[in-house]
Amino acid sequence: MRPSITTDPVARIIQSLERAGYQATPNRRLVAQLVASTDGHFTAADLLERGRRERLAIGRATVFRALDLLTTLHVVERLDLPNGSHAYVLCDPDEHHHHLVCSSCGRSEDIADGELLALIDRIGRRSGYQIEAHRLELFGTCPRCAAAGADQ
Amino acid sequence: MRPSITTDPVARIIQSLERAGYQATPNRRLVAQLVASTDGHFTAADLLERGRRERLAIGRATVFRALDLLTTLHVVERLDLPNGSHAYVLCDPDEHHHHLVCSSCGRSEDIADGELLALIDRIGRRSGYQIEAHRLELFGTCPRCAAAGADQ
DNA sequence: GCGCCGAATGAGACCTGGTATCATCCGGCC
DNA sequence: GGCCGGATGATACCAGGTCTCATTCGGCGC
Repeated sequence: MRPSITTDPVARIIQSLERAGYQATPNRRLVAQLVASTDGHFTAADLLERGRRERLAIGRATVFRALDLLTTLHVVERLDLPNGSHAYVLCDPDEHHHHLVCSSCGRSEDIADGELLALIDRIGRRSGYQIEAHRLELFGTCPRCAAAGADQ
Repeated sequence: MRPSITTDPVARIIQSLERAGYQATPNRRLVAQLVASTDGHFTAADLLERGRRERLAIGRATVFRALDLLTTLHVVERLDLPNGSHAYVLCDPDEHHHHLVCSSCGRSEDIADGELLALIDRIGRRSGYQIEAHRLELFGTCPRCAAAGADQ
C-alpha cells in the first residue's frame, strides 16, 4: 500500500549496512533498533544506557563504532547542539539536507535546501573561496511543544 | 584617517570587556593579545602553549574562563569544525554574521547573511517551528591557499 | 594608607565524549 | 576441523572543558 520509503527504519539501516558490505551483526542490529526507537536526538551514552537497562550486554566501544559506521553511511548524522555538545540523529541517507531540531523535545526534521545551495554558491563566488563543506543547523520549538507550552 | 573600525583588535577586546563591566586584568589583556595575534582559528590549548612559550605564567582555567567571557561578549566565537572538534575565532561583535573558514590555513572571514535570514524565516513558516537559533558554517579553500596549492 | 569585599586566579581533581590497543571470539569458507 | 578476517569488549588513554577551593588582587570607602 505505502511506498517503500516508509519501511521500518531498522530494516533500512540494516539494508544500508549490507549494501555497503558490512555485516549486520547482532550488536549492530541492536544499535539500529535503539537508534530507530529513539524519539529525537540521542548520544552514545543514551543508547548504551538503554541497552543496559534492557540487560543487553554491549560494549561502549562497540556502540561508538556502530555509530561511526552509521554516520559514514549517512544513516545517522552528528549534530552540534547550541551548547557545544554533540548528539546523533537518525536521518534519510538519500538526499542532502539539514536539520531543524526542536530544542525542547529534541525531535529533528530533515529539511531540503535548494535555496541554501544557491546562496552558498553566491557566497563562494563573492568571496573567492572554493567552498567544500557547509553546516547549517536550525534550532527552535516544534509546533507540538509550542502548543504544549502554551497550554500551561 | 580611517574609521575607528580598524582599531587594534586588542584595544577593541579590552573595550568590550570594560564596557560590559568586567575588569581588564593583566591575564585578560594577555589573552586578548594572544587572540589578536592569531592568524585564523585557534584552540585554548594553542593560546596556552603560546603563552607558555613566551614564559608568561597563566593557568589553564584562566584561559578557558577568558575565552568563555569573550565568547559571551561575541568578541570571539566558537566554531565546530567539520571533523567535530572545536576552535575559537576572533570576530566582529557588532553584527550578526557567519563564518567562512579556510580549511587549509584556518583563516576565517565573517559573512553577513541578509539572504540567509530570509531563507530561515521561510523555513520556519513552512515547518511551523519557532526558530530560535541557527548555525551556519562554511568551509573551503581561500583564494590565497588555492593559489599556493596550484603553484606546487 | 588601611581594611574590606567581591572578582579573578592557579592548581589540580574531575568529567565527558571519544579513540587506541589488544587479546579474544565468531562466522564463513575451504 | 582449521583458518582468517572482521567484530567485540575491557580497559587504558586522550582532549577539551568544568569544578572546587584556597589564595591573591584590585577598587573603594574611610
